This record gives sequence, structure tokens and C-alpha cells, in this order.
Amino acid sequence: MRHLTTHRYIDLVARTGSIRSAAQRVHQTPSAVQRRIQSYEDELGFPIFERSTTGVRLTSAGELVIQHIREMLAETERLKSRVADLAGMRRGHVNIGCSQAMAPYFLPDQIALYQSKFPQVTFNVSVMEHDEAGPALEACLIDLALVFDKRSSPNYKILQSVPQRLSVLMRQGHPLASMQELRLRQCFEYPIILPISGFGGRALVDRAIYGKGYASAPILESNSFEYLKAHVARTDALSFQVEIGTPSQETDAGITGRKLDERDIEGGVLLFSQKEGRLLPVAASRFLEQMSKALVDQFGEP
Amino acid sequence: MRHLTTHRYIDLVARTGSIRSAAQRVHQTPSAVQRRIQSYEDELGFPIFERSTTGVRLTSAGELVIQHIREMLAETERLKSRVADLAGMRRGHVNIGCSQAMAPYFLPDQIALYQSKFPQVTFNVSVMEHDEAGPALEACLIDLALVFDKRSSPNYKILQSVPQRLSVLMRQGHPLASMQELRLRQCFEYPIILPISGFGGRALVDRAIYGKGYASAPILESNSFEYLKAHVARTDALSFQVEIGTPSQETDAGITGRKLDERDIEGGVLLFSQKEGRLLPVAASRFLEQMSKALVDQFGEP
DNA sequence: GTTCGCGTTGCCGAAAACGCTACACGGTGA
DNA sequence: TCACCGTGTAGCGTTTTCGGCAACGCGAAC
Repeated sequence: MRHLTTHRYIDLVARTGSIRSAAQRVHQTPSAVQRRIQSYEDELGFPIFERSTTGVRLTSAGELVIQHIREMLAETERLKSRVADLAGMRRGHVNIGCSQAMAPYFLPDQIALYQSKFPQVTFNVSVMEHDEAGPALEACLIDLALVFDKRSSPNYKILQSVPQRLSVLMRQGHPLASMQELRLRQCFEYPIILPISGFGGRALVDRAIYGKGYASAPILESNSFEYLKAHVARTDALSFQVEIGTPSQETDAGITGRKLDERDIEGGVLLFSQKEGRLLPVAASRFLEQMSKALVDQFGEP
Repeated sequence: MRHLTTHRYIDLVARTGSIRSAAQRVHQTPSAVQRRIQSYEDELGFPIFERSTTGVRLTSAGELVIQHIREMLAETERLKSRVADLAGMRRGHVNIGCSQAMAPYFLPDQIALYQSKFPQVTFNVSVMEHDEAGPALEACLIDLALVFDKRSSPNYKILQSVPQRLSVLMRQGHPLASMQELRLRQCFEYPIILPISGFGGRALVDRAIYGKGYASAPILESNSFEYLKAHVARTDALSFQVEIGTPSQETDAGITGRKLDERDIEGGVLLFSQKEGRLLPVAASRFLEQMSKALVDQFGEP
């Protein structure tokens, strides 16, 4: 969209906080970007960036402008998607923000399935923390958010909520693998490794073991699930993960999962949300439908 | 807004149905406009106009595009208005579509009052028929519609509804001017002139006199209220007009108004509406507030 | 059959955008 | 304190884009 370049530049400058770096990202010189901004400001009658020697910052007018611009860009994407859909081409692009737990199995499965039907639809998956999802939706950076337990913001709308139990991750052939379900107490007979505080299902675990005498401290914490899984695969240590992020096959890469007894630990809620008042591109909307069905099949009625 | 030129051109071409005439309106050659459209179509990947030798027509993709463009243009206006408001400049522009009855007294009063407070705010007043108001709102041609009795379209939202009685227009010094209120029967002792069918309050009058033996046919019909008023001022003939369109002063230009008895004729409803789901520019929103207050003062609780 | 108005295209000059370079400014670290 | 770095900005020559002109092809209407 050639005639939206100025808007895209402004958006980028607002994001990066610097004209130079934004210019670099779009393979332009700073002066070019600067002049586009200036011309926009001239037409508006007010500066939208506050310049300093360290970079630029949005003025209060700029805050309004950037919000408008982002909505406009997102709306344009939606238009393109709808037009393509009209022509039966099923093109489009979907930006998804999700919790880490969706990354290893659920989302890849779903996206692969969707793209096998509509190969022209492209995706962007950003793994993000719960708190980032709201602002990202707000700024139209993502179309859909699939995160755990984030609620109570008026600015986005919950499309579906799915209860999620917690599972134990263990290596293939682990002594506990003979059980179908596990009690929490059993797990603490083995070393425990956990994601760091405020990450993944850590909060659920902390709540569950609070006051339990048998619970010992984790022997390892990490902010990398890749690491945790690799560690689990090589030792007898156990880790926890929400249901949807555990191997759907019996075993996978030397790892298997067993559900925890519901009496021991309360589950979380997986939320699908979008920005309040925004209409989704066709592709995003269709993809959402597919996921909803899959979730109902997999986890029962929402 | 230089970077929205292409959008404005497309909008104009869609309106006029011809590239040439649109080009003329913006003082450009057809080729310039044509090329902007073509470049837009190339980027979109689909034609938005169906060309023929008599002009152009929107394709179905074009319908989507034009809707998007109009919303975008309107949103941009709103942005400008909000930014100006932020800077305390109280600038802005308001497009109003209204029934004829608002034109002689109510709207001029209100706009003059508003502009005395905010001289930088500009207005455009389009008198239109009831049925035109809905599409005009839909296409973002007007921000506010002030019309009688138009309802039941899902695409626009009613902001306020004000009951309106019918008044009798007569010349200054007319025998009936001695009364405060009039019965319908009294009116028919004089010649009656009316707006043509489907115009102004004609429908109300027709409904009221239906089956009344004393009612005689109008001796004159016109689609010009200017004419009707001039005629009334010169003769003993009476005409009808909704309350809000009658002289607010005792007499005005040789004309005075008296309300009809409510038993004789059911009143209409004056509706203020905007497009569903659209946020109004600051100026429009402020102006609406002012009008609402004025209406409550003038006609009591809505 | 002629005429009229329409969209479209090629060509060329004008205008806008861009890249380069240089500059002024403020924070950072030696 | 001073050199250094990264920032936004202005001037100038170049490149790209855009607009006007004229001509063309096509249907509809007279």
C-alpha cells in the first residue's frame, strides 16, 4: 500500500522511538522519514513527536494520531482480507499473540491444518507474557490473543474461555509414567524444575503447593521452556505445564505428560480474545472458528 | 491531507460515477485520476471499478473498498477535530443533514450560538428528505441527521427523539391569530395550502383529515416552503408546519404560527441520529449537546 | 452514420521524494 | 574536561513519481 507509507513510517518511529532506527528498518535515510513526518505534522497543524537529542517521543496529540493510524492500518489489512475472500482467493494474514504453552503443539497443529486448506493465508506467531497481550491487542499489533488467565480489561473482548488442567512433564520411561493421573505428592518424590516466577503455569503451581509440607523448592528455574524440556528428557526431574502445552502424542522427543489430579491443583483458564469493537480480518475469523472447534473436541464444552 | 488524495479521488469517482467529472471537480485531468485508481487497484490486486463507455460502477470488491475509505476519511476528520480540541483550539467541521423544518429557525439559531462560542468550527447544512438521511449517514456524508419520523434502520443510532406538534401558519393579523390554540375544524374555514405529498408534515396532515367531513382539498400545493410562506403572508390561506419550523417570535416576516389542538392531530417525532458504531468528531458531539439542551428547554423532557 | 462522452495510453515536462553530506545538540565515558 | 557517539535537522543535486496533453478506441444516443 504505497499511499500508506507515511502512516507506516510514523507507526514505526513511534514504536522504535527514533527516526534513524525506523529509517534503517525500512531501508531509508533518516532525512526521508523525517520529512514525511514533518509534512504530516504540517498538515495536521501540530507536532506529533517531541524531539530530543536522544530520540523522539509522542506528544499527547501524537498519542491520538498513533492510535488512529494503527486502527487504520489494521482496518486496511482487514479490507484486503475481505476483498480476497470475496474473490474466493482465501488470502490474508493473521497476527497471533499467545502464551508459550500454545507454541509447541497446539498452534503449530492448528496453523498447519488451516494452511493445508488455505495455503495463501500467512501467519505471525508472537509468544508473549500475559500482560503484554492487552496492549498488543490495543495497538493492533496482534489480531488474536491466546493467553492464560488474563482478564478484566475493558479494552478487549473474550471470545472463548477453555478450562485447562495442569500436567506433569517427565522423561519417557519415567517411573511415574505408568500412572494415568498423578497426585501432587507423588511428584515431589522427584526433583522439580520450574519456569521462573510469573512465567507459564508457575503461578498455578505456587498456589497449589502453598502450605503443603511435602513440597520442596525447585532444584532449577529457567525462563526457557526449551531448556526445561531438555532437562526433563535427560533426568528424572519433573516439570509442570498446562495441558495444552504437553505432548499430544504419547511421547514426543523423549518427553511424556500425565495430568495432575484435579483435587490437588486448580486449573487455569485459556482465553481467546480480540480487541473490543474491532472486526477481524476474514482469515483470522475463520481460523478462530477452526480453533474453537478443535478445543471443544479436545477439552469438551467450553 | 496530501497522503489521502487517492482515497478522496476514489470516493469522489464512486459518487459521481465518472472519472472525468470527478477529475473536473478536483481540477485535475482524467488521466491523473485514472492512474491513481489503477495504482490502487494494482496494489489491492482487484479492480474496484467496472469500466464502461458511459462511466464507471463499483464492483463488489469496490463496495467494500468505498465503505472502508469513507470510514477512514471520516475517522481522519474526527482525529483532526480531537487534536485541535486537545490544543484548546476548538476547531472542527460538522456536516448536518436535516429536514426542511429545521432550516428556517432552529438550526440557524443553534449554529449561530455555537459559532459565537467557537468561531473556528465550520458547518455544512444539507436539507434532505427522510429517506436520504439513512444512506447519507451510512456513507459518512453527514455526521448528524435531524429528521422527522425516520426509524427502524439498524445502521444508525437514535441519539434523541423529541415529540413535535403541528402548527398552523397564517399571516400577521389573520382573524385566527387571536386564538392561542386552534382546532382543525376552524382552519378549514379558510383556504388551505400544503406541501406536496411526501414532503414536510404533509403526511401528518393527511392522516389527521382522513375521514373528516369538513376537510376540503388544498387550493395549492408546492414543493417549496419559501413559496408557501410567501403565499400565506399575502392571503388568508393557512398552511401547516411542524412546531420547530414555525416562527419562534410572535411574528416573523409577516407570518405567525399557532399550535393545533392535540386532540385533532397526532404529532410527529423529531429524531437526532448518527451512524451506528461511529464516534463523532468533538465539534459535532459538542454541538449535539448544545442542541439537546436547547430542545429540552424549548419542548420539555424528551 | 455521425456525434458525443467515456475510459485509456504514451510521451514529456514539472514536482515531489530521496540520498548524501554536513551541522548542532546533549548525553556518556575516558 | 574533552572526545565520542547517536540523535534530529537543513541544503543541494539526483532520481523517481506524478500530472497535463493529445490521441485513440469504444459504445450509446441522436
